[in-house]
Amino acid sequence: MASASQDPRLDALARAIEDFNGYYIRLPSVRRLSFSSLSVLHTLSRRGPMRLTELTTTEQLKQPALTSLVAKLERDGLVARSPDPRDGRAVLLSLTEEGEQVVRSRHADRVARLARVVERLSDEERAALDGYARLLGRMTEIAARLDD
Amino acid sequence: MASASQDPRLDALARAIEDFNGYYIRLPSVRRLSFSSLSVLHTLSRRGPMRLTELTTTEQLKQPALTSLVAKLERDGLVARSPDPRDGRAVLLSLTEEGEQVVRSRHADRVARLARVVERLSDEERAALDGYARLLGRMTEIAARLDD
DNA sequence: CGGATGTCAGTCGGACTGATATAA
DNA sequence: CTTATATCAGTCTGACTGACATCC
Repeated sequence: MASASQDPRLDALARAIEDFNGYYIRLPSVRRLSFSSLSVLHTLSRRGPMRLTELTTTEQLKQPALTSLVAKLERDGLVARSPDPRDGRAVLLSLTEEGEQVVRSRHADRVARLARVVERLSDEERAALDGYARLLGRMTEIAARLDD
Repeated sequence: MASASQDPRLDALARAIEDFNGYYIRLPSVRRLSFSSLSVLHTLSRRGPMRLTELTTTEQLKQPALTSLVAKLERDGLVARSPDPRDGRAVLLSLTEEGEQVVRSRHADRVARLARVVERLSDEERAALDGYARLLGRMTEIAARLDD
């Protein structure tokens, strides 16, 4: 249970995030979709249409795995594939309206889960949440730039 | 890209957490261990020795899956299985020292990743981190009680 | 005996590597 | 011709369901 690090504050923060994620991540799976499938839908929803190869950089999957995963998502009507007008080799992937709905519904589940926790916080604690969200946004932005 | 919810502040928070996790979760896999295996090691490290059935409540796996997963972890020397002195049917699972090391090393990777982000924050932002770690801890505690 | 704990057997989906078609 | 994009073929790991042995 002990942990060693030069900076006990970072240590505590990393640990707090790890433990919180244990609860935040657990959601009943929607429509039999795998974790990877949901991640692809989420990425397409946030970043808009992109190529299969571009997805291999954000998802932790190789090209062949994405080919079959996307094929399945297309069969299920959640993703649309269209040829890239500027590159005959490439395929542009985008969410269908049904695909967007899956992402929204999952987000709504998380909000509901979060609400039940937040309503049990003190007024003071609750008031700090907005600042927290903004800071997390900043950190995500920084992390994204580091990954290039 | 639009999102609908009664509470735009919760909405923004849930979204900030989702996006941050996208970066926080991505780590090179250690020793060919699956996500599920790492989760089991993490749980055993935090909560101490427990039974296989108890693990089925925290991990999202059925008993048979855990049987074979734990068998593999035992072969790899990361988990020890000992009979429960108080119940002949049960098996007590605990981490070996090597198993603890895997958890620590993974935690250290996260701290290192986090450090590179945190050092690019402003002094003011950085000063807020301790409060957020504490708040996250509170929320985890509340979420744990809700799940019973 | 009935209920709980864990394992065994068989199946299936999801991911990998390596090889291949097609377009830039 | 070489490189990039995507797919196909074959294999393997990890998870499920259902049946079972063992102990309370």
